[in-house]
Amino acid sequence: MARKKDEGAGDLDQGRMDEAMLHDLVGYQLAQAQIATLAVFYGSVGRPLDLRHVEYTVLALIKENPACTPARLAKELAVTAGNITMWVDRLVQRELVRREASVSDRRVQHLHVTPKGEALVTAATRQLLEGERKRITALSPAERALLVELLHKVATCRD
Amino acid sequence: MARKKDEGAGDLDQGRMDEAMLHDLVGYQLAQAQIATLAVFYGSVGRPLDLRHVEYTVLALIKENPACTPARLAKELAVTAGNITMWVDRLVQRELVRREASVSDRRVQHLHVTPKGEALVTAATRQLLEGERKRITALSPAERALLVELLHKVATCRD
DNA sequence: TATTGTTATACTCTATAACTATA
DNA sequence: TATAGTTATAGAGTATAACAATA
Repeated sequence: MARKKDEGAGDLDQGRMDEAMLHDLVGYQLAQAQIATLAVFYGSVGRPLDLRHVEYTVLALIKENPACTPARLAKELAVTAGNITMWVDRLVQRELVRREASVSDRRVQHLHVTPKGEALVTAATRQLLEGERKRITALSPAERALLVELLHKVATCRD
Repeated sequence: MARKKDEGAGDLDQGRMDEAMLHDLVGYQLAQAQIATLAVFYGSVGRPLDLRHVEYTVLALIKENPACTPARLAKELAVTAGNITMWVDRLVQRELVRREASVSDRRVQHLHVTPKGEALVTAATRQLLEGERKRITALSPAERALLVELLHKVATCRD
C-alpha cells in the first residue's frame, strides 16, 4: 500500500484529484487546461518580454486588424470600455501602439501597431508557438489543431 | 457595400475580428472559449445559486474527494494556501462544507461537504451540464466529449 | 527544519458610473 | 438622444510574506 496511515480517499498526494462529477464539464476542463497554457505564456513570453497576457492579445489583435477601434477590441475580449482604455494606454506608453483620430467621426480612434510593436508581437508569437509546442507535449500536432477548432466553435456561442 | 465610409479592415462591426496570427495558439482560443463557458456558468448556476465559479469548483472537488486537505485543493487549482483558506471559509460560513481535524497530524484538516453542500453541488452540476448542453450548441455531443478529453490532456502538462 | 494552515497587506484586474465630446 | 472614449472609484481575486502550531 502506498498510502500513509491517515489518508482518506481524497488525500493521496501523488496524481490528480478525483473529478468524476466535473469530468464532463467543458468549463472546468477549460479552467484546468488554462493553468497550463498561462504557465507556458508567462514562461516563454510574459516574463521574458514583460507582457501581461491581455497586453499580448490586444497587441496581436491590433496588428491583425489595423485601424480597429477600442470599442471593437472591448467587444472581442469581453471587457469594459474603461478597461480597454487602460490596456491600450499601457501599450501606447511603451510605444508599441499608436492612436489615430478618425477623420469622419471625431469620437472614434483607430489603433495601429508601431514598428516596435510589430517587432515585439511577431517575436512574442514565435516564442509562444514554440513554447506551446515544446511544453504541451501531451498533444500531437493534429490533436492541437483539432483542439483549436473545437475551442473556436465554443467561442462562437457568445451571445 | 455594407461598409460605412470610414471603416478600415479591422473596423467591421459585424462578426469577429481577424485573428490569423492568434489562430493556432491554444492559449488564445482557450481564453476566447472561456468567455462563453463562464457566461454559461453564471447564467445557469452562478447567479441563480449565488456561487462564484471557484466556489463551485472547490465544493465539487471536496464532494468528489472526501477528507481532502486544503493543501491538496490549492495544488489542484493552482492557487495559494491563503487563498484556499478564504474560499473554504466562505463555504464553511454558508454551511456547505465542514472542517475536521486530523487525528494523526494535528496540523492537517480534512474537508467534507455537508448534506446542504451536497444537495447544492448536485443541483448545480445538473444545471450546469444542462446549461452547457443548451447553450454550447456549436458542438455535437461527440465533439463535446472529444474537446473534454483534449483539454484533459493539456491539463496534464502542468509543472 | 520543514510543513499545514491562518492572517495581514498590497497588488492586479475588473466593474460601475459619471463625465466629455461628438454624432 | 445615443455613442466613443476617458476618468475616478470601489470591488473582486490574487500573491507575498510573516506567523503559530505541529511534525
